[in-house]
Amino acid sequence: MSQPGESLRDRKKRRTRAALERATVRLAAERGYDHVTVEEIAAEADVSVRTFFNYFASKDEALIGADPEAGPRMAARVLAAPAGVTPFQAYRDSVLAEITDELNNARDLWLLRKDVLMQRPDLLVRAFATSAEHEQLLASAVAQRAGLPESHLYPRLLVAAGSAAFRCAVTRWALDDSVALGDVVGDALDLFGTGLAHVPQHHEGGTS
Amino acid sequence: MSQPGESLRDRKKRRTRAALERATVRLAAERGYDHVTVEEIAAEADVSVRTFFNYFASKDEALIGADPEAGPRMAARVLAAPAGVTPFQAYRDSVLAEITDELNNARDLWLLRKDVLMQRPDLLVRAFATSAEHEQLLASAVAQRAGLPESHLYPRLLVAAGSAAFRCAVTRWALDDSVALGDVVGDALDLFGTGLAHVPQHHEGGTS
DNA sequence: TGCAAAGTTGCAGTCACTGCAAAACCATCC
DNA sequence: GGATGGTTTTGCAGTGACTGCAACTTTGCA
Repeated sequence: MSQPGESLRDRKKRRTRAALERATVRLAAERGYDHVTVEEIAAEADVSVRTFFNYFASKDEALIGADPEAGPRMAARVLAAPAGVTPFQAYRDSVLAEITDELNNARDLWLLRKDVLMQRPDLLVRAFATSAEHEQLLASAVAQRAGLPESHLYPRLLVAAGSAAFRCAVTRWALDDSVALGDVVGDALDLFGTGLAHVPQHHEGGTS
Repeated sequence: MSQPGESLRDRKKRRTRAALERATVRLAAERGYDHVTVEEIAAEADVSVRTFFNYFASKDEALIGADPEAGPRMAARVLAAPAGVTPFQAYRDSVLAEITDELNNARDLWLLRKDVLMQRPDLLVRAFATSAEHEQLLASAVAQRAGLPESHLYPRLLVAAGSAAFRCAVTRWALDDSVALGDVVGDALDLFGTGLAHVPQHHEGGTS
């Protein structure tokens, strides 16, 4: 988990960031998102309030704790995909890779977040708003890959579909987590891939 | 514009609401969203700050000014569509109907909003977060229409696609408003309908 | 005209978030 | 080991969004 060329300083930063994220999620799950103040979160993470805001631009952001590198990383993956792969496939793969990583590193946090998001589904949407610039970045990568101008609808739409897929998958998963979150996201992206024009078959006990 | 059975009270309410919305958009477009305080908006609309918050739950909400009836209205339209129509078609039609109405009533406001949203694209996302419960309502309607259980992914995904389509269409339209916003939303929904798996043809000067 | 319901307002308070400047801290080089 | 310089942490003071409450005003209706 600790990188090779990482200085003490870097390690400390990573640890406080993680502590703040963890404190936010834990407290919010425990007593409800808006019955927790930033002051309490900071205290729990043993750090000043001002420091909290050095790490996260808002309380919302700390709850989701999205890795700031995730956007660029996905964009890079989209561009690095082998030549024969369609833009859709490349994007789909990079989303799923990111999510699998995330769940492997912090499955326990997501289980807590689930409780919070069930009470306040709007928080997930708002958290995504924060990363509006990252959407732009990703859309550019898709556009480049697809050979379309930046102004074209398709890249933006594909990226937005990714967000939507994730969002819907989480709420679906929150209702019944007998399926892996990653699989639900995959299903959702597939639906977007093949089109929503007709209603998918519904098997008892199945997901799509 | 004024309803038949509308009392003086109701008319006044509609007028203050409209005034607040208008003031918010006008001032935000003029000098930037976060250089405008709620106090100034209230003053512009000739009303107290407290009253502002009786009408809108947040400054964000006032900027978009989504009609609180819109969600229920669309849900009703989805359920009322003729029997032969697919859920997708029914939903698509109800979204487009709503948007056409909105643009007919307040095209000028949308032109101003465009300027604000170009500076701060996150605001549109956040505004949609407010209407998370309405999404739920719409999703139920779609589920019912499609004969799927509430827990199924499809209805949620279709509704989320609607939001995404609108969001992307606005940003696309903000770049170049030589096409009607309604048409762009239509194009976006069609892309979702037929599927994103393959890249659409790109005609010079065309949209999709 | 008078009463009840609905809408408006001011006020006091909480809390998220920001800029700034001092203090504590870590890395580096002598 | 100690001086030096860049980074991070912190306190503090301030702004502004938002809420609950208790008067007060306006509208609907008998």
